[in-house]
Amino acid sequence: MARTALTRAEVLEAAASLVKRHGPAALTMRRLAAELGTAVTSIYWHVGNRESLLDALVERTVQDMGAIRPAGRTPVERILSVARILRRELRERPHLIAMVHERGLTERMFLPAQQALVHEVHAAGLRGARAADAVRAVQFQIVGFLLVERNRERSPAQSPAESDLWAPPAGSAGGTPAAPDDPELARALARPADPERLFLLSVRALVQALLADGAASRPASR
Amino acid sequence: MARTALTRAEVLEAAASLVKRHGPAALTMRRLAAELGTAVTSIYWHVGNRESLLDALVERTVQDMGAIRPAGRTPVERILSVARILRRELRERPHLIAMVHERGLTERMFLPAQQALVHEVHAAGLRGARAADAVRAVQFQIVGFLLVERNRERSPAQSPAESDLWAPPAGSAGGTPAAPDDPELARALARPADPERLFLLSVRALVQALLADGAASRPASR
DNA sequence: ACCTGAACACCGTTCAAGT
DNA sequence: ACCTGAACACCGTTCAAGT
Repeated sequence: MARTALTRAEVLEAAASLVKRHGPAALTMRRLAAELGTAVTSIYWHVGNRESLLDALVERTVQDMGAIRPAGRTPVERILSVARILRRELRERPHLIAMVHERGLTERMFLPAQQALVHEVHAAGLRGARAADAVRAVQFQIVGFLLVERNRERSPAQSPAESDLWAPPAGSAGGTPAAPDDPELARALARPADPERLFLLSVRALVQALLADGAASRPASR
Repeated sequence: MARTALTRAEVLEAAASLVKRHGPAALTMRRLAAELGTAVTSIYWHVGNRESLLDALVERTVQDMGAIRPAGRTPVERILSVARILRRELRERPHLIAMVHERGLTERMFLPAQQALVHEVHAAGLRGARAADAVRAVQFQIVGFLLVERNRERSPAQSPAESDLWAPPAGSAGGTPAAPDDPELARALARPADPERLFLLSVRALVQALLADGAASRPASR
């Protein structure tokens, strides 16, 4: 028997906490009921079923991420700040973000960021369909990178890891890896990547290319 | 009773087929046993448990994707061909790819592509740590884009969709969307994206930026 | 309006027993 | 070496019944 009356908000809170503490797999209706000190079936009265519960949880996460306030003096700088903010917020909620992704709502979660990107791309001088392409390209790049990064963190031990592939063979002239004659490159690939650096480097390169393209195409002809 | 003796390969084949036909959720040990006409427990003898079965399935998928043969006359063209090949192969196996991702093996699946990328980046004149950065940036971009694209396809109906956000408001001067005064941009964002076009456009922009950076940095100083 | 326990149909996995 | 059924501990969900 629950001391105070059970509320929908209380259920969502407990569910979110369960996911945060023990991962998405731990969120079962029965464990949740035990956590709340109620019968399993009470939960059904408040949230319908497990599917709806997950939907509500995801919706909460999306709301939590809030609006984006870009910072910086140039459009490129401000777009980079948007990327950095998104990365930080995502990394604070790894489990919930995974759930958002599994439910196919990743795009929806990034709509506020899209608004910010539109503003910056416009400020950089891009217009029309070309501006829309730039916005979407950057958006896909940011979201995609974060998904890959999270995926990579979750499984640190991979059968043939990069480090195996690119580590120098036993003999100096050895050779399964199709590495060209560039030991420094091989060494760099054998080292673990620095995701933050790679992230900013990638976004900056893409943004610069897209904005330069647009600017160049305005004065000159097609 | 199975007519012929049950083999591990047979189990994997049936499991893959089940996933392909009815999605990952349909792959339960009991359904698989029914499909094969054996007792559930026989499967355990051949593959250990469900976890190992999934591992083996993922391994199979990774092997199936095979080596990458780039085509084209310039490094940029050849890198784009790698991207196109990866996209096509991934889209042929949507369910299995989702499983690969969930198990954190996306990176591993793209190792053959990494080898091809290293070759092309080298051919374009990049060396050392800078070449490694370029390889990883392109790799993350391709993989990330494909994950986002798949995610987007899986849930076509999103609460506030892009089309809602950017559609022209009722009155001509209306206004919740923070869209700058660029109706063509708004219209472009309200239309569904063309993923193939966006994919190639993005990869091309990033690759050109990365390769130009490298080339420019060789003759000039730091 | 809210909560309950019993019951149903499903899981993955273990184990002792068969051949 | 390979296969089996029975059993265990878990699921999500429904439903009739309580207050």
